Amino acid sequence: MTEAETRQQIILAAFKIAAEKGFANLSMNDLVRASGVSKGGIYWHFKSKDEIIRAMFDYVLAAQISIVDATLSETGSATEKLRRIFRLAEQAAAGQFASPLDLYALAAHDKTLSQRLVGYFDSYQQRIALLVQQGIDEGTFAPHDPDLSAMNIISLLEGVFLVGLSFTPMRDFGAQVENAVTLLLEGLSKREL
Amino acid sequence: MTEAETRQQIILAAFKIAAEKGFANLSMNDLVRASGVSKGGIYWHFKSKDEIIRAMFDYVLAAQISIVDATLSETGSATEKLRRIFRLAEQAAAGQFASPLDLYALAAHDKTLSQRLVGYFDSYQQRIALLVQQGIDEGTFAPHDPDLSAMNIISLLEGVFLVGLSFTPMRDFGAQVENAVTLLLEGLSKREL
DNA sequence: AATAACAGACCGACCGTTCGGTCTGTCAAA
DNA sequence: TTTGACAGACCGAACGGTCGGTCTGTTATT
Repeated sequence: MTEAETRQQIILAAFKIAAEKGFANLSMNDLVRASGVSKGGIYWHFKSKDEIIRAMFDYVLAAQISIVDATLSETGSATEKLRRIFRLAEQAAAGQFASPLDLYALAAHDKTLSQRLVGYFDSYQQRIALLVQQGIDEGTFAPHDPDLSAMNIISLLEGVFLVGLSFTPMRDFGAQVENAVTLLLEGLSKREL
Repeated sequence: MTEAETRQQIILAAFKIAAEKGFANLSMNDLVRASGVSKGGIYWHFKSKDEIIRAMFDYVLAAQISIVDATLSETGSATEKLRRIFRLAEQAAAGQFASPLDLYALAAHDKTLSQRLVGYFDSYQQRIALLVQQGIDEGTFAPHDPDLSAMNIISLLEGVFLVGLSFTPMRDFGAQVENAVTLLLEGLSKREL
């Protein structure tokens, strides 16, 4: 086992526990059981529990940004790309990881984590703003401030998943996502005069 | 001090701690210090920490619903009411309480809490759906499914605060809220043909 | 005297962290 | 080819501290 492999093994086990019991209830003893690595081994690779949390944080944020980047670099209209981003996030929500909600809650009371989160939202906003600008250039979006609009898009996206994941009945989460993105596109669109 | 007063005193102190350190780090010993009530006293009024959390949960959700109810019962167009709800929530976010974010995160891994949350979102959705129906009846909103639209409105509202509270720079949170509600109203509005 | 409403010392369980020791593999000297 | 020195990776018992919760004692009211 190389250094990187063991680290990844520990991190992945940590995500598994966090998905079940929440980040707040992630204990080192549980992590020992779930990862198959001993206490000492874990502390050989990470100098504290906080460092593990930070590593998980970075892992999730980087993954999210790279998903967005991949979508943006594809060909297609701004409208199509926006729909794609919402649908991808939908898949991610159904995936193995705990909701980002837990991470945000953690960051709310931790300075170093919230700094990372700010950096994340910054680059997220920049990327979506470019997309909005593309839509404006294509003539499909009304010429609103791309930065403000980008924040609204991100807010809606995050909100849909926050509510969707909390509101368990969720007869049809997919339909809700589609409806949200359609509402969004209506709001962004240029009106025929 | 009556029973109800002491209970409230404990709950309010708990909110104060939660706002500073998060719900996950709310300890009974801290609560003793902050509330001015001893361990024995607290456990006289609440049979466990979980019961305190549950009481806080209900407190926040009931407060939110009553704010929405008050706004809905006022006179005015659906458009005006929607703007008002967003602005009220903005004030609440600047208030003394911790972000609901923490509560949602807690509920995500606690069955009894998530049940309460589902009930909350249910009545929230019903109320907003009525508002959407009002807008449709007034002829300002396009005739979309009021229930789905209501969920989208709630999602955007929650998302705006989630992102707004996490994304600390927040040059101008008020402007962001205004922009969000405007985008929303554009999306909901009936198109001129 | 009886009881409601506390106060605060105290409890065992569990927390994150440390630390002495072990195991495996590498590599140079014999 | 064997041997011995060494290093990195890992183990798990143990530690101090904190956790939620309990217990006995006290006070004020009835």
